Amino acid sequence: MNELERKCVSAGLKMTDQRRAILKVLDESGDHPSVETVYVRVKEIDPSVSIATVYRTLNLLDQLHLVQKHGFNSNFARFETKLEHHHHLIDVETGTVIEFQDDKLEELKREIAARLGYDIVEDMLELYGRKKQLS
Amino acid sequence: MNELERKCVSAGLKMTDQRRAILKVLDESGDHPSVETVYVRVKEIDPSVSIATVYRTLNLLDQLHLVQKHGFNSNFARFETKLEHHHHLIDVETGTVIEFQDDKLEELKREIAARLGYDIVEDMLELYGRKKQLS
DNA sequence: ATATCTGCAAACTGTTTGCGCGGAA
DNA sequence: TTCCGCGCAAACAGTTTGCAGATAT
Repeated sequence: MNELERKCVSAGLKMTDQRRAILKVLDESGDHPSVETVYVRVKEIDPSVSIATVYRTLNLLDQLHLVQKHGFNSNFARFETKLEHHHHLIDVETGTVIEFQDDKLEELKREIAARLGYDIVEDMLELYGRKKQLS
Repeated sequence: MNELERKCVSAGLKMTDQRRAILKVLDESGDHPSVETVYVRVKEIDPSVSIATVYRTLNLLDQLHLVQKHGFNSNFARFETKLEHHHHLIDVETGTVIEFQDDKLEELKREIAARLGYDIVEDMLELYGRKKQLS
C-alpha cells in the first residue's frame, strides 16, 4: 500500500481494484502524464478499467490535493503527484522539463499579490529557455 | 482605420466587414474577452457575423502575433491585444484579470534561469488569487 | 445493508472544418 | 477574374454524466 493509497483511505474513499491500479500508476510516474496516458498505463495492469473512471478518480484526487492538475497551455489536462510547490523550466530545444523552487520568488509573488489586494490561492510560473553557450 | 487593421492589411489579409468589426471590438476591449464575449460584442456591430469567423480571425491574429491567446487554467481561450510583456493575476471568484509588471521579478527570473544554465526565451507567470479580507 | 463506485454510452462544451456561395483585390 | 473569406452545419476532442448493476465497508 503506497502513500497515495493510504491518504485515499483516510479521506474515506473505498479502495477498489481500479483505484489501486490508478494510484500505482500515478505513484510510479515521474513525468506529467495526460488522462489518456494514465489510462493506457492503467490498462496494462487492469484492462477492464474505463476511461470514465480514470477521469473521475483523477478529479477526485485533484480535489483532495493528492495530485496536481496542469493545463500546460494545451487543450488537455496533465497530472503530477509531486506535491511540493515548484515551477517548471522547459528547454525549448529538447522539451526537457526542469523543476525548480526559489524562496525569494515565493516571497516576491506574495508581495506582488498583496500589493494588488489579493491572497494567492495557486500560481504557476513557466520559463521557456535555451541552454547558455559557454563562450 | 486602427492600428490592428493597418497591421492586418500589411500582412496581406483582405479587409472584410466582419474582420473590421472584430478588430474594432478587440481594439476597444480593455479586458481579456473569451471568443464568446468577442462574438457577442461583434454582433452588436454586425449581427450577421458567425462565431466560426470569430474563431478563424482570432486564430489568425494569434499566429500573426497581433493578439495574445491565453488559457488561464480554464477550458476556454481568452484574448488580449496588449503586446508588452506583463503577467496576470486572475481573481478565482470572478475571473477578472489584473495585469502587472515587476522589475525585481524580471531580474529574479533571469537569475533563476541562469543558475540552471539557461537563457529565458519566453515565460509566463499566473497568480490565481482571492481578494484579501479586511479583518 | 447500503452508500459508493463502476462501465457504458450518450451528452456537453469549446473549437475546427468541408462545402458552396459571395465579395475584396 | 481570381482567390480568399464567409455562414452554415456537421465533425471533433476532451471531458462529464445518467443509469443500472456491482462492490467495499
